[in-house]
Amino acid sequence: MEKIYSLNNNIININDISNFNATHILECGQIFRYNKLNENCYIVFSKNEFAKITKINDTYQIESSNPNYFVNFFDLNTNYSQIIYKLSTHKVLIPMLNAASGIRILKQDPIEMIISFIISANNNIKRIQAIINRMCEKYGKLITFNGFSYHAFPTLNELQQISIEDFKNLGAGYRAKYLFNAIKQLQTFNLNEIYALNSENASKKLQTLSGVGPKVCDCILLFAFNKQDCFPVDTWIKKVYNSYFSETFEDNPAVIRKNLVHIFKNYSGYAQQYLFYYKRTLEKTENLN
DNA sequence: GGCCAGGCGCGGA
DNA sequence: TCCGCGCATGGC
Repeated sequence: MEKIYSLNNNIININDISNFNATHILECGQIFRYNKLNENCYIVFSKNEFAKITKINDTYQIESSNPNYFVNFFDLNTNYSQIIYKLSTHKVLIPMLNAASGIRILKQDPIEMIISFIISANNNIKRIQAIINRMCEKYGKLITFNGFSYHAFPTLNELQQISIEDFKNLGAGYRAKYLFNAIKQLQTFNLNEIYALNSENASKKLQTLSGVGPKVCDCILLFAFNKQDCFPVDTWIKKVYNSYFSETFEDNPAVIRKNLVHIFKNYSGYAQQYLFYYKRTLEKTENLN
């Protein structure tokens, strides 16, 4: 397989964009910290890093002070042609693959994913983004690069300074105590161990954290630990399942997850993102055609 | 104005 | 083990 990118100082050049679409990668719901500057330009934030992504004709430029971080972040060394081929053998996915082509599963920071998805529970994406942004602005380090200033995601030490009242003031609501307790647990939690565990054991360990149940756990495993056999089931996936995968109404997320993982196996994570994004964002406009 | 959102923890059967 | 309930807040 040929590399889809080349490195030149601070810039990653994506010269094959058949499996890279910045809009779909960033807006499909896997990441909460990004800014859209215009149709062709996004700023993406992760941990204490950021990158500017610009579409230029049939290429993308990703500019950052730490390009190697973003080669890994955007999973640029994985062959997505083969993944898309596998997904396309499932006829039900064809409309999603066409409408949302070029999604990649990001490799994000574990702490950032744990905190972000505890906040996500029974919440909507706009509010989740607002809470996380307020948290970063208040508790994350101010970083300046090339005249551009932004706030990093708070480190574990910085998170430890935030009280339950503080989290409530950020708008976290009843999740404030979950966040506070999880951060306390993380002080003595070996996150590196999760990478080596299989998904089932990794899941058991992560779900010992306060505020981390089956769905939040699947998101953390998928977006931070690259566990592709995980299938987060939220209210949108329930709708998807009952529209496309079942004759009778099913409400039990564990049953839905089991059946979908049985279908998509090691490609569950990729299939899930296409289904979630399509149902939540694209389906209505698609049907107008 | 009421329903809903990338659900979880808890108590009771 | 499973089920039903309460929960903060604001988008729409």
